[in-house]
Amino acid sequence: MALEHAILVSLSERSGSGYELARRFERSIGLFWNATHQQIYRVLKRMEEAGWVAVDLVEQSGRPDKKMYTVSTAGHAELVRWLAEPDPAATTQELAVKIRGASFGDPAAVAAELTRHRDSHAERLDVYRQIEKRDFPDPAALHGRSLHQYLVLRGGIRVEEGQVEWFTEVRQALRRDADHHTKGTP
Amino acid sequence: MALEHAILVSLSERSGSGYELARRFERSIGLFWNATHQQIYRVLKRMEEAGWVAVDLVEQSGRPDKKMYTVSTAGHAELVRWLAEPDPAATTQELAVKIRGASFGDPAAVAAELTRHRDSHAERLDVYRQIEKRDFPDPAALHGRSLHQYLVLRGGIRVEEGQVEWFTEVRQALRRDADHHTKGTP
DNA sequence: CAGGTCATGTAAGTCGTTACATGATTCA
DNA sequence: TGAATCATGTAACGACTTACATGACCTG
Repeated sequence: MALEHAILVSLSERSGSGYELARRFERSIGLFWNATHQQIYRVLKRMEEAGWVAVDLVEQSGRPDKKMYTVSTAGHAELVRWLAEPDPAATTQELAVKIRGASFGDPAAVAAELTRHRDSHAERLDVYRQIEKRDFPDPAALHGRSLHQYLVLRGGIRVEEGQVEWFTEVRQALRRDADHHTKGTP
Repeated sequence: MALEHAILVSLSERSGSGYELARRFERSIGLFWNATHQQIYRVLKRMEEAGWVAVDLVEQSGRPDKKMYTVSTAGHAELVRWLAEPDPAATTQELAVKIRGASFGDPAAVAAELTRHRDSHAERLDVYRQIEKRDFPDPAALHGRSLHQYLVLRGGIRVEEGQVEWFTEVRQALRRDADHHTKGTP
């Protein structure tokens, strides 16, 4: 349910129409998010009613009219609020949106949220590793059904390892960048 | 939309009620799949109507009656069919279900599907790495918005790397296991 | 005796996908 | 001329979540 916020981030980077947003979601933002144009049109309408975006109707010769969307003051405030809000149920996708949008709010708050999520993923990883030790002490001897169960567990371990490493990398980079700024180096 | 097949795998491992299935999805299968009990009840009803599962009403003293579900011949056939069917749009979760259920069908077909997905993830990884080289040749110098964009790209690269490695590991393990069987060692 | 577990279900709402519709322009 | 791109939208359906309802048993 953070499509609204993904759109706020994208529109903060550059204003655009619903159609343009749909194209962006196919490309750069689509690395971690996908949304159809119908979905985007409906959410944009909702966001307009909520006052998060302003619409500017652009008439074009030949091509159909365009609705250019721009983030309003209220929309920016909502983005800042959401970026700083802790969400223990956030998916990796949502966290990626927060990272991408960090400069439109408080990067330190985003870094703090990442620390919390890194810790909870590290806990999960620990649980998985304990299951691995307890239930599969001799992986080389496995075959058939228990081998397949083990391989899925290995996948879970790999995913959690990756998350923990990535969150750590991002946290460090965000802090290094913040230090840079306080030291006066742009 | 492969909840049906995840349930078929789980019921193939052991018959059970909707309630029990919901608990399993919270635990072992929940490593890579989550489903609420309401969802499971509705899907089970659909599966019963399709003839994929048979129901046995078990009366219990004290506790409410149980509906024990068992995979039918038609359900097993459907699972075998699905396991062997190539699906270029399959998510990692769905592939994990196929791995976990491989022994109920043809493990070689599952291994072939994994090869295809490993290749497509390797291609994606290549694209991401090219973007990295082209747009972020000097990561250490990045700051602010472009740093944040780079960090998200790094996340995408990590995810794809992890997938490629995992699929490779699983493929090799499945093949080693198949060789074992053909050589007569159980 | 309050709270958790076993066990199933209805109802309402949100979210997302798929199909369809329009209509001009550009390119092969 | 047929397909693709630009640009928006309606309608219907399917998937999934959240809240509510029931009722007995067991544990602290």
